[in-house]
Amino acid sequence: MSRNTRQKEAILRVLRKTADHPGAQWIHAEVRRTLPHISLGTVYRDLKALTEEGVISELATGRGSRFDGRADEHCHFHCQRCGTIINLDETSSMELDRNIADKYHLAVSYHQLDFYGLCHACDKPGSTPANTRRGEQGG
Amino acid sequence: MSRNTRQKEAILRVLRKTADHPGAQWIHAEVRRTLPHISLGTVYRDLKALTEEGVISELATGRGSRFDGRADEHCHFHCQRCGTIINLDETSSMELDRNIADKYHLAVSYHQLDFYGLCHACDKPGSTPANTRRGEQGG
DNA sequence: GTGAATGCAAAAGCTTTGCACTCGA
DNA sequence: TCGAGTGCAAAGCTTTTGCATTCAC
Repeated sequence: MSRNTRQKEAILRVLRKTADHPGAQWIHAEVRRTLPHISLGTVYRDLKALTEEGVISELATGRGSRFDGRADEHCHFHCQRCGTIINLDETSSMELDRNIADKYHLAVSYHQLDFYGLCHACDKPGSTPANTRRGEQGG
Repeated sequence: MSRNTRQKEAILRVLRKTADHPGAQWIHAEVRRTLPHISLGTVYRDLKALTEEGVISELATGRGSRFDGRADEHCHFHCQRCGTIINLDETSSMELDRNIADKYHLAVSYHQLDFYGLCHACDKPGSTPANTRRGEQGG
């Protein structure tokens, strides 16, 4: 059974407080403001535990994972330039899973719909150079 | 303008010859059978170039990138147990991009629809627990 | 001939892990 | 109490990069 530790609670609090999808490093830095001795290893362990408990969700990107304080069904938009990930409140139907399962005889448990392009800031003419804030909090 | 080098051609040939979605290391090992001196750095550089040219596509996973010799529109199925990625010949409509673009005023260039679950082999009762990947999302 | 691409190796991320210690239930 | 959870640090992976050399055009 998993315990409720100060570390785990602080990590969840940080993640719930931001609409961004930060990486482990950023979360670590942020949690350190209240728990100065928390280690990066613990952050990784707790993020993994929270994900497995279904409390948060993990987003795979080509360069490491990013985390989302929400675990409910929604889509994401990835900015190809700055790496920001934006929540989209679209619920692609559950029917999809059943369709694929039936057609290919696969045990489908969920799906993920991701959109890629340029975010509002990066779509502007004079925006900053690409990929500067990988794993950082966008904005 | 990009040059046609033996290295790049060999990488593309390897990628087109497999229905799997290998990682850079596997591609490197495979290409070495014809070009024994090709370096891993070159494989990474060429894979990146081919992706940017729109010749192949890159799939983000929690454990680094995997590559697909196809760049046309189709979905993927990820086995949560062994990590296998299977092509699904489903073309989720282009309308989706336009809908999101209109609704959120975002410059959408493409989307990706991924299904997660257990592949045929891993769904069998006596399947080996080898190669288990970390769960990317609770479920 | 010229500069883009390469090979090599070192370095830079990101993530996991072993071990002794701590603290939540 | 006592074992799950933690801190620390080292190791393991994946990916990028600097530089001299090579080779496609």
